[in-house]
Amino acid sequence: MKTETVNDEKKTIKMKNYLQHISLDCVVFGFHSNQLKVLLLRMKNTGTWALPGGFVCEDESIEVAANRVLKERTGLDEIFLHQFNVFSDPQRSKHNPAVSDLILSGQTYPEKSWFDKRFISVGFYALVEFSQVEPQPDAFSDICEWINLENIGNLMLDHNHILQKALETLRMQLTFQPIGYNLLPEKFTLSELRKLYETILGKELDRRNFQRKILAYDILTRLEEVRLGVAHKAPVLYKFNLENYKRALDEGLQGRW
Amino acid sequence: MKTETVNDEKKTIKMKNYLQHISLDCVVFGFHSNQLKVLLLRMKNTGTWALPGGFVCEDESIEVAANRVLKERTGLDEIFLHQFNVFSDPQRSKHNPAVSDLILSGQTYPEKSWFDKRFISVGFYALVEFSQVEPQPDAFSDICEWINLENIGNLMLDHNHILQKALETLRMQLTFQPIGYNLLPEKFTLSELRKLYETILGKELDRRNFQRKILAYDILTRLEEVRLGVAHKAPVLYKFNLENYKRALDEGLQGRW
DNA sequence: ATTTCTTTGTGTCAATACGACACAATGATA
DNA sequence: TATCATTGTGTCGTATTGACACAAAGAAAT
Repeated sequence: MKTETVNDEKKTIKMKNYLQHISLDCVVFGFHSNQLKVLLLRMKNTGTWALPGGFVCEDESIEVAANRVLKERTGLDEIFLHQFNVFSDPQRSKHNPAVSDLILSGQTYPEKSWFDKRFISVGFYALVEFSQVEPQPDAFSDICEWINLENIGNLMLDHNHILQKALETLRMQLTFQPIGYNLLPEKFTLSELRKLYETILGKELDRRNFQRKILAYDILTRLEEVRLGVAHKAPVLYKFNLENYKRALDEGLQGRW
Repeated sequence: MKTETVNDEKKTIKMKNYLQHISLDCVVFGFHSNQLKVLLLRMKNTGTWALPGGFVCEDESIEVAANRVLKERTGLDEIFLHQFNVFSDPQRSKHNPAVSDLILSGQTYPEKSWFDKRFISVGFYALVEFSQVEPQPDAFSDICEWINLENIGNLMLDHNHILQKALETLRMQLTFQPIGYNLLPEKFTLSELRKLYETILGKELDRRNFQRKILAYDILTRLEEVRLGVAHKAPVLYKFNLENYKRALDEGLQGRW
């Protein structure tokens, strides 16, 4: 197992097993109480919040490395995970304190120089079911938790920029691919799905038109079951029709020439 | 100037100025005689065809590096250039002969070991105006030329895979962004634009419906000029309305929720 | 010079999709 | 038992789309 414990005496060797100059950062989106949340880490020494990230082992593809990182931070395997951009501004480590200062400040580890290298980072975004995640800090952070999108302040390095790009990508994806399977529990109401769309897009949608359009995609299965215990009329529950959902992922939803 | 001449005695030093493990590959699309073409290099020692590519200097972003590479191969600056995917399969250099064998075979350069490293490659696709390109081979190739998409055979390493992904991205981009400004000459007919779309999408489009739809986007300016000298009725020439074109690039064309 | 031919420019029409909005049904709450 | 907010369903006018018709025009054939 590849832990990154700072006090691990074998770490120097392990650092050498990572590819130099290359890192990855993950924007993990979750949805809970009608709010879009992002999984963040608070760095031990500076208190700065940061995106979960990591490095690439010599025998890993970058996708495998991202899955490993997310498994460590969320406990989840087989996450919906897409690379969306490479961040390679030579100054990206220099707008803010260098990584080595942030994560190793006041300490003199042999790998300080390793962290001082310039890193080109591959950005991934992940969609996960909020309730299934068990946030785990890494060796350099003391807290790992969900932060509401609107409450996110200054992040480490260029992580605000990375987050912004991830959101743009997610919004674009929304216009030609179905979304929700990885963000909602198995059973959900159309209002919950609509609020997910509204939250990602940052604007309100007409309830009735949304219903008509999303049903027309034929990616939902209506259940013989309603959600009880909520105020007012009990809404019907739906689940995704996986077969059609995946077909829609492949074929796209609209805008064909 | 950063040449890569094999016989350049300063090259060993220059190689050290590149970031290790990181490369980039460009899929350069051009359009001529109603055919989509890709700029390819023929490697000197093996005769294998390959995508133009290069490495990243210590002070460059990957975008700047890609622009530099394309400037060297095409003579063009300010090219439409988008990164679309990172290729990082640890085996990507091993399905085919290693890079060092391909480009340095039979020779013993000190940098052979450098090429034997594992590379993670960032894929870019570029759209350029065919007639403005002056293809230039690099230090490791003897030919640089346009190859019709349908005539492209086995490429070096995983370059076929990279090309395939670039095409998919291009096709997807077509559904929500205008295209053509970087691929057609300044003045063009609607038929030429339509054939560009048909070529990229690999299917025929209804001439009249295409015309109606593309004109509705309001990204074209009709000129008081026709193309003479072609068979049959002289078609009206159009050019792109840059202001509206760029707005459409930003806002997207359709499929909004 | 005249006719032919093929492509272009414009338009029609029905089917479908979309945005804005109305109203009855229903389950929790008062 | 009445109230109330939310849900399920539907309407209507407009815009968009796909399939197709036809006349105009310039090159090519005669």
